[in-house]
Amino acid sequence: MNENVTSFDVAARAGVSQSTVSRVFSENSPNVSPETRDRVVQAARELGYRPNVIARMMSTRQTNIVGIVMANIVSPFYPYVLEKFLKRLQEMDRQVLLFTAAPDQSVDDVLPVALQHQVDALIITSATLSSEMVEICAHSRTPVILFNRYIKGANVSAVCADNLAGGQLIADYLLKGGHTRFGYIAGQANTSTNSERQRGYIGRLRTFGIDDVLIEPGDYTYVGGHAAMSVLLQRSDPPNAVFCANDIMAIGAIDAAHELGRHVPDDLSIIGFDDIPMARWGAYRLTTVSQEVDAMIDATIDLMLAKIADSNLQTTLRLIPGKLKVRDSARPVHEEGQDT
Amino acid sequence: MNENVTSFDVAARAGVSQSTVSRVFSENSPNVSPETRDRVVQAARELGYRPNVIARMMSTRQTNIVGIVMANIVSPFYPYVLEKFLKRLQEMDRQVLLFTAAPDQSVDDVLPVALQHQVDALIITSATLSSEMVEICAHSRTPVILFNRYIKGANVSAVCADNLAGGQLIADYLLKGGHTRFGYIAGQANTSTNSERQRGYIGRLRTFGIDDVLIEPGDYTYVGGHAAMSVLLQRSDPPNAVFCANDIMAIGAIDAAHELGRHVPDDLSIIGFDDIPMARWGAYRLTTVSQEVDAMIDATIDLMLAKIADSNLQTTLRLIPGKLKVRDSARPVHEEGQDT
DNA sequence: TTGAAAGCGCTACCAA
DNA sequence: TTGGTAGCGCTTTCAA
Repeated sequence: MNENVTSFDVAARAGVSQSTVSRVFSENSPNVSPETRDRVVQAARELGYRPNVIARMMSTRQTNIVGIVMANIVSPFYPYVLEKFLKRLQEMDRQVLLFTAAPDQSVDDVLPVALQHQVDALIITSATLSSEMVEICAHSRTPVILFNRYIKGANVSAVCADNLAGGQLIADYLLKGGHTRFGYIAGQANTSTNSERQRGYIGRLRTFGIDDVLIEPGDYTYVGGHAAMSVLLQRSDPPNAVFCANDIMAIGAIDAAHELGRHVPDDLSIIGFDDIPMARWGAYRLTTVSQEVDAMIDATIDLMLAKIADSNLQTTLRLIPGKLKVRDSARPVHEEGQDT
Repeated sequence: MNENVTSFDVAARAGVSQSTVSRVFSENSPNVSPETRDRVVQAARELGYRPNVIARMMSTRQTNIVGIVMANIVSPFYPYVLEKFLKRLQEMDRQVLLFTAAPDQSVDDVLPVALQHQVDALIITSATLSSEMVEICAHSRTPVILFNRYIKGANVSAVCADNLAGGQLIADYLLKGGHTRFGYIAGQANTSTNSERQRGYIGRLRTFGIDDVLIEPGDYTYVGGHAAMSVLLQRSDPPNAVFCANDIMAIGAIDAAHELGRHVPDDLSIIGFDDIPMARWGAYRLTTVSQEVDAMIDATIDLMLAKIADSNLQTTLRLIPGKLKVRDSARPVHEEGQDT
């Protein structure tokens, strides 16, 4: 029925010009006399008129839409990230066009689509882009911000947890706990998160003269962490301290350890990374390093707004440090950390 | 730089008319000679031209955008739902405009925004709308489909798990297991999922002469489930069989039971609902009823497409039955179910 | 097979 | 404070 009530219809009914109707519905509603405005609003209500945003985009050449590309929606950390982004952006009257991509592949397929939709900016989480794509985005003057990934040397801004420092923090804590044999369960090999966490952890251990850390791949999944821990514990020289590159793997690792009759943390300390809600669950009580999601998101949005405002802002890398959350899955050290 | 390459620019470069360029980039690219097409494609490539989708929406009055409103992105069940929707829709070249709403409040605030964006259809998950909003959507001829909620008597189509049957299934299983004292940990009170599950469970128990089921609210959260189970177990007449309206609460309940020194399932059987990935985790091995997410999503998309094609299709309610997943959190019955 | 021209529903500039 | 009008970049008739 009222499918297509346009500003002209409202204008006709209110006995004013279409321009006036447009003015009334403009954000910064300029110079319309109160009476006229009332008449227009009234007519609009009667007709069930709502401005067509697409047409507005067309003439303002601004969509107020932010594209978000997310490769890992399923994976306890990201839904929270997504929700938070949505809330923040909705509050500022920006809409979100959401895309998935295969995890940690480059997102080259969806990017052109996002660009064609004239998004005001693009946030890419847990995925990387090829350098041609970086080029294309730059060319189209669409600000791109990587969330929790970065590309060395590329001309893209990024916001990341300080994964290197996190890895070091964990090494320190385990060292102070008096552990002697160390393991690392790795996340997806080609991700900057994994390589930084590993580098921080192993580098710090090496500083203390520990060179042979046992490394097993865990793929950032529960099943992967479970399998990796099983392998480690069936060695003749099993570790007594293991850092898992994320919490989900750590949880899988704890379950595996229990199944093999080990007590955590008495026989074996396990530390994760992320501080997802499940880390608090009674069955795990996981010691971990938090990703300060809220701070990361704030930083991302600030960066985005700045880039939208001034498109030739220089590229930045913002590192957000995490905090050690001491719970019960690693042998305690008496002086550090705080629980939650 | 090439910010605004339009079809006119391409036309000029290729020495053809703008209409021709448009034809070349139309899906059903009609009647363009191969040579002309080549020239146009070539020119477009040289200029880095990509059709402006917003303008296309403007003239075709079709956005190919589906709005999804999701109230519970954080909550282990929904991220999977979202990802699956995205994949399916992306495959069919539809984009997704995503909105959050406060959980299980009505979504009246975001709906107008979605409608103004001229979405081709609207999928609302885990949230309800007011009857005025139903009215407004109908009026604007925008198909709306509720996912995992429904509104009695309202004129909106919906796809739901068969929650009633699920509740009955669980009652039957617990009865056959020889349990004698029953409890129910409820989800959010005003949701159709909760009331149906409860109705199925309690109704079936009543059929077998069991009238006093202990009911505690759990709010669909881990913490809520944990607290509710603590209350139940501290009664003088604690239950030995508890159905938790979702898996997360069941997991919280198991942790609470362990903390109070109970063994699951020897002292107490606990059953959940959803079959989220964590239900498989070694620490829980949760017996539960699955929501057949893939089937539900397929049904939703089919319904949506049908509504888009024929807007005065009658409203439908599709119920998708779930399956009992027998694991180790409830005393087994020897004859039923299958594991995963 | 191609081109010219009229919209799609708005915003924004210029005049009145 | 208001109205007229020229776009925004495309699709889609209608003619050639």
